[in-house]
Amino acid sequence: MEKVDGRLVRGDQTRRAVLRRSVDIASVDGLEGLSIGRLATELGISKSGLFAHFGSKEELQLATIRAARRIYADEVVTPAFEVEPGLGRVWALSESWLHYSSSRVFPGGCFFQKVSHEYAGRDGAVHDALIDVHVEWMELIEETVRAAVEAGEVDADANQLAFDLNAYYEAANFASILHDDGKAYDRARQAIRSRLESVVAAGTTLPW
Amino acid sequence: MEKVDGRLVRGDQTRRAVLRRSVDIASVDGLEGLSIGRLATELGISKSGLFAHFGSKEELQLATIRAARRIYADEVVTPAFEVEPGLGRVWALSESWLHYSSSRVFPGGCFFQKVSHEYAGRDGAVHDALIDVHVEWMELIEETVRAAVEAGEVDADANQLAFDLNAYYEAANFASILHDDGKAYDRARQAIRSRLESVVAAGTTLPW
DNA sequence: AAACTATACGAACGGTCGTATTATTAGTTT
DNA sequence: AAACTAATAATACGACCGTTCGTATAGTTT
Repeated sequence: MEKVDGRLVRGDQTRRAVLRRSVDIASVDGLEGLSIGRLATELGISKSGLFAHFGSKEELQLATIRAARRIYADEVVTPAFEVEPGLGRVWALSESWLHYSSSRVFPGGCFFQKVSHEYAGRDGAVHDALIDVHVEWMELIEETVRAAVEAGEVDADANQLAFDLNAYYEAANFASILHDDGKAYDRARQAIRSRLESVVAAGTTLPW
Repeated sequence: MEKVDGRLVRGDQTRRAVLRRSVDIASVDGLEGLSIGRLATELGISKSGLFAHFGSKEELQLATIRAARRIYADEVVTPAFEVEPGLGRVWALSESWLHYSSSRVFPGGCFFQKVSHEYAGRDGAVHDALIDVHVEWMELIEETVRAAVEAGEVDADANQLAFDLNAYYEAANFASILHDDGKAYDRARQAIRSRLESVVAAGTTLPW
């Protein structure tokens, strides 16, 4: 399955359609609110036909996480990595994250914030998969900051700065969703700018 | 009902027991994961008897939120307000929040972070009640900061500083739950201290 | 003692959940 | 055109959901 002569077969198209809808639903109602019957109805296909693609609810959830990770990488990481390493990339990463959140790539805001909170206190394969993504993401911020430190543009504890930046991102996403209002993004942008200004090396050109 | 000659009657005792269990369950599994059948089984009472106390699932959820708010006020706000207004109280509020989170007053960490994320993107009475609590909480931080500004101990935009502080609290709670590890509290404490140091007026005694 | 009220119970309702089994359709290969 | 396979659908299942109903018990009031 998957591909024949480079051409997609029916089954794979369905799978993609299912997952695209899954990530959207889960970003609003979580991976539990994501029910197979509801998905099938919304897509106009049969519950059993949909189910056959994944074999279990948990496998659907894991596939949904992988699909969301791909979108996240495309929307947040790729644009930021077009900027050269250094303070500029740190700023670009922050901007692309806030844009990813505010433009509602997922209708419920950041997919991972939603479902990671949902599964934070439980255990199992879904929980573990979400930890992996979170660790990967935090290490990516840390590495981006560290590059700026090594370039001599910033003087800071990379892990601490990564923690702070991520805290601003998430606070903005959460507040904007809860109050259906974009003000929080301005607050976050201000927080990020101040925090970075407190650690830039003298003589470094500011990217904003 | 409620009280007779200052003595609690049966029904109220049951209600309290239910709500004490409800907030614990909801802090881990959310207000949806809070099912009436499960609650009844765990408490060793009948589903219908329990249900009769609230009349609907939504009313149970709202009562659970009110119960959690009372506990939150006792655990976070009351201790901090024993310190006089000013920088000291800002610091005390931060410390009591981190203690509230890390000591697992609710087994799933901060009750409100959990369920507010759960309902952030929906609407209805539960969503509205959670907004009210969130607004109340943010205003409380802002007012606490503003008092420090007016006391001349701090020079900052109160709303911005409140946003930042709250971001650190939530980031610490989330990370500690997801990774089952208390390191994040040290990071948060460091972030709070640095942020406050950046705005203290010269000559002010630091409370840490 | 009788009447009344609060509290709790067991059983059942219609609905939805995830899952399994069996059938049907569509596409490709021979 | 026939045979085969991959994809989808139909149907049914047991478990649990929130909710309703009728009833029994216990406490209070008269």
